Amino acid sequence: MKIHRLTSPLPEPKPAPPGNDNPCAACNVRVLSLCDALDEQDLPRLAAISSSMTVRPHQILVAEGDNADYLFNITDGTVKLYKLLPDGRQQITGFLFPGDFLGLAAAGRYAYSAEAITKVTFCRFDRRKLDKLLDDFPKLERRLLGIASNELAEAQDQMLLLGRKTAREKLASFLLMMARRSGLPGTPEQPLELPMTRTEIADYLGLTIETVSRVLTQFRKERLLAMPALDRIVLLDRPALERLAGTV
Amino acid sequence: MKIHRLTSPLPEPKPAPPGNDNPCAACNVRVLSLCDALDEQDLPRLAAISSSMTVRPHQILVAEGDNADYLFNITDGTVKLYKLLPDGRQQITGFLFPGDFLGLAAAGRYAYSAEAITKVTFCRFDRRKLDKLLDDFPKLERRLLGIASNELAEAQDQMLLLGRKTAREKLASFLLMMARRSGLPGTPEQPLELPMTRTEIADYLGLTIETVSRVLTQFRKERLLAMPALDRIVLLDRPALERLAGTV
DNA sequence: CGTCGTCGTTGACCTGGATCAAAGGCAGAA
DNA sequence: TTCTGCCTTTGATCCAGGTCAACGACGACG
Repeated sequence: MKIHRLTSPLPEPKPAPPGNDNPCAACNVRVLSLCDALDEQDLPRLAAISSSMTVRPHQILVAEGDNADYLFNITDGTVKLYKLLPDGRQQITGFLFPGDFLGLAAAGRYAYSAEAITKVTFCRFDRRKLDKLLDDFPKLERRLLGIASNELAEAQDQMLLLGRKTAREKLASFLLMMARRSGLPGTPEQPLELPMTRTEIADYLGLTIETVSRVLTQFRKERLLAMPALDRIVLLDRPALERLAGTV
Repeated sequence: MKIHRLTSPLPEPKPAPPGNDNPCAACNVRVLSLCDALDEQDLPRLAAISSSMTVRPHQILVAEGDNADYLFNITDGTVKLYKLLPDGRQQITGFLFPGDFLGLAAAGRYAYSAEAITKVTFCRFDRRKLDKLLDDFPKLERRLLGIASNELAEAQDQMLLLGRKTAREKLASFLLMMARRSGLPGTPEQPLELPMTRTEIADYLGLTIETVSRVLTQFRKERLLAMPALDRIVLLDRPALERLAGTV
């Protein structure tokens, strides 16, 4: 049982480059980001309390139990959210992709840890300053509520997966989720790209790496998918995978 | 694999009794309810768009995929939230107790079904009317965000449980959760009361009823707990159970 | 006060996925 | 170039928890 490696503390953020009123320009790629909850003319207010940063793989963005001082918008890369048991068993509760949001917390503390899987660029907001903005821009708060509701719905899907699906069903659901979230269709021209390792897939699905590997080779033998590379997947028979996943 | 029984549609709500400005008086029992997010003088506005109702066991409050037209505050009884796979496998994603809230939804639709386990009394709000109130009372919206953040944290705990805990650890976590949520300490004088059946416990923990039953008898033989009745549990060795649960 | 249906318990057995072990592939370091 | 370390795959074996089956307790209902 591997305890996760420690990493260095977060580097101090660089100030947003001058002349760039919205360092979070990339946020607009997905519907869930904070930036597009505001009108164009109000964006500078948001930009003023945010700073853009880039970190390397394995960098920890937030640790379970930390004071929830910051909110994050991921603009590039992939992040994993996870919880640990005292003996090191790990459950990944979600992956974040560009445009996704991080930082909702109950009782002022993060309930999970977040670690960069790839090189990650994000936009960080000071929570206390944001709280003041919330008073001025109720739209922002409504957006946060929408984000939370979405995350809740995904969490419930994941509970169904973890509690009641078989290994094959879990993998099928995972691949379809990745296709949906990453925007890659999984055709031979645009295969799915998996930024995470088998260990991380296993920790997300409540399985072991061996089972993940075995099911993937099963799928390959059954012509449900092809793997031009370890981290590239072509969904050959999407309908069959969708049937397996059970409409989630 | 049992497909869940159909139940009759919800009865039409009775109007709140005259002279009772706040039919949701019981809401104040827990910190998460809607009512106590408002000042005393604003409560009538909230009461005006709500109605109190009581339903029998097995009554369905909301069904997965329904238009999310209502929000609910549970004032008495126990409700289960669940999701189904096409073949009838069920995952219970949570239980609601008095003071708990129901109705957050993404994309205007409920992502889960909710069914009364016991006789249940609740207070129902019209979502569209509530949306108008939200503009006037930002406090309400902040409360909703707080509720959502809390639910999210609980969902993540549950993912850790479902994905990575053993049957014994799951049962220990469940019993401690029930003690915390119900406010019953689990002493011989005030034993834990379980309103749900073994099937429902199993569907919550991702187990079978047989395993739930076996682990409970194990615990009894190990003097970790006593069962003065099928649905009453005395936690004899809380520290041992907490160790098993893994500090959640 | 039997009969029926539901719920919980227990035993016997089975199996999906975990565990243990070995080996190949690949990237970065020397 | 070889070496070293990590990741992945594959095979052999094991076991926690599932499945199947029988039975007892209890409440509702005639």
